[in-house]
Amino acid sequence: MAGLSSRSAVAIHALAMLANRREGSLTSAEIADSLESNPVMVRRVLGRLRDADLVWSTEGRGGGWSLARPPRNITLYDAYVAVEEGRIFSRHTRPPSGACEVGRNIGDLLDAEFQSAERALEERLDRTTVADLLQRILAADKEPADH
Amino acid sequence: MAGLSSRSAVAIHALAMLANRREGSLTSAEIADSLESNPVMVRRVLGRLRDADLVWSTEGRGGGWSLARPPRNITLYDAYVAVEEGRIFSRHTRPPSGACEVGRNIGDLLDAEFQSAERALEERLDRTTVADLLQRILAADKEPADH
DNA sequence: CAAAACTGTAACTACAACAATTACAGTTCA
DNA sequence: TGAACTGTAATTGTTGTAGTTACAGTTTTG
Repeated sequence: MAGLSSRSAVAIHALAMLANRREGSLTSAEIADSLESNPVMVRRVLGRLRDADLVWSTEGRGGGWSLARPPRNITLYDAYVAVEEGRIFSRHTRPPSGACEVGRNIGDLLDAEFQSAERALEERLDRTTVADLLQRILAADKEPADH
Repeated sequence: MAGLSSRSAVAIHALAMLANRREGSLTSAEIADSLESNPVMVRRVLGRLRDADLVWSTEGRGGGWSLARPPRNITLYDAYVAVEEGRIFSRHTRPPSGACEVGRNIGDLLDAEFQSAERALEERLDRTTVADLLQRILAADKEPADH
């Protein structure tokens, strides 16, 4: 448990590509190419984004993936919460001893602290939209390579 | 990678117990009892806290663990950074394709977003001291059980 | 209609981090 | 000397993830 999965990175990368594509769609193979990864992994992550109504997919020949909302209305938090599950901090693996003054009461209080910290992280993620990110990506692409 | 280890919870629990003990010391066995865990795991976590100068230990008979600073000067962030390693978010497992406008540039920008979110979490953790937490633990212990 | 190009998933392997435990060497004190 | 500690190596079982192959189902195109 050294951290979260790389699904957030995959999801945000894919959302940025879809936003850059404007009206069209992209296949899982095209997205996997950019990620230097595998179409199946991409479909698994994008399947979660679809469950969260961030993208939609069409099957069959000519099918692929598109944004379900304008990139201005999709935040990094939306992607994060769609693909990562549950909490960042692990709580006590077993309930502490009721015989100890600290053990009896720390559970709920520590949980509140951890939740509060996790919420701070989420609020920061929620302040950046996919449109913001794409704009910066395209700006960086126009700069000289050695800068 | 469903999240961080439970070492933060163990560390903070132990720090609260040591703060509650005021001047004395506690053995890893006593702390493990409260955690319903194992003395070896406790010594491993507290070893990291010692490396970060949050606690110190004495060997031999009558030995044990004590705070190295007043609990007012130890924050949950101090514990977190001492026992958890590295980053919360996993980045791209392989560098994205340089052939893609997005792939060429998303690495650094996404890293900055993730770092910023992680910093928000850390700043929230840094606002609670071990003394704060212990005070609330002791207050909760005085309340009626069904409340 | 048949082939091609997609998505949607199941199944499998490999790997790394973690929790948990046993074992034991070294240290200190009574 | 023996009891009570810390410090740490070694081991085991579990879990989540990354990565891959395989293939069934869907849709468009020639």
